[in-house]
Amino acid sequence: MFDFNSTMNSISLIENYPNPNPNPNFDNEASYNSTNDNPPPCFDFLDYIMSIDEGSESEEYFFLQNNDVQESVTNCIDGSLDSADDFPLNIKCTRELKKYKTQVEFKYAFKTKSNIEFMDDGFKWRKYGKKKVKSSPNPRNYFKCSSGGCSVKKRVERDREDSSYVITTYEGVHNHQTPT
DNA sequence: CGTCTTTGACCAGCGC
DNA sequence: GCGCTGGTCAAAGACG
Repeated sequence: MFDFNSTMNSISLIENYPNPNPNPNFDNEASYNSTNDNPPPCFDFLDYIMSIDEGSESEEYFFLQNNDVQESVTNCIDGSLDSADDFPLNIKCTRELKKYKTQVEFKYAFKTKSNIEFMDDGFKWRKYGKKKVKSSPNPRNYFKCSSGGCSVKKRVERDREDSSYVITTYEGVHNHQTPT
């Protein structure tokens, strides 16, 4: 079984990154085959790494592909860096720094090759929006965690380059365990 | 009838 | 200030 938590923790790129979400039950082929005609989602961690590299020009993913970002943002906010010139991302004001610090700490994305658009990740989600975005021919779907008091959100969309891939972006940290 | 999804409207942030 | 864009809201409809 693919252990999402331990793999996340073992990768240096994201070693300081909290893992707010559970391990999707990606190898439970029998379960998937028994409930629908689609093949089970095929999650390859290389896809995750690839999404980090491919997003290098995207604001949405840059915080995952540069391990220096978290430390730099933290140092800058804490005053360890004296000027914005020391900051590698050309971020010039405190508001932006705090914004990016939030992204670094609570947001991550990965890409999965799958026929299934909305994969079961163990949590219960409520869909609250669907939006056609300019950057992609595929609509973007917005979800909130259904658990009361939990403000975790996720976005799901097909990759604009290859629609066989699903890009899932999690934002926030669950304050509860996976529902059974 | 309760829950979930859909979808147009609205709002905020950003660049020009 | 204005227009564009992405994110969220909420009413209405679908579904079990």
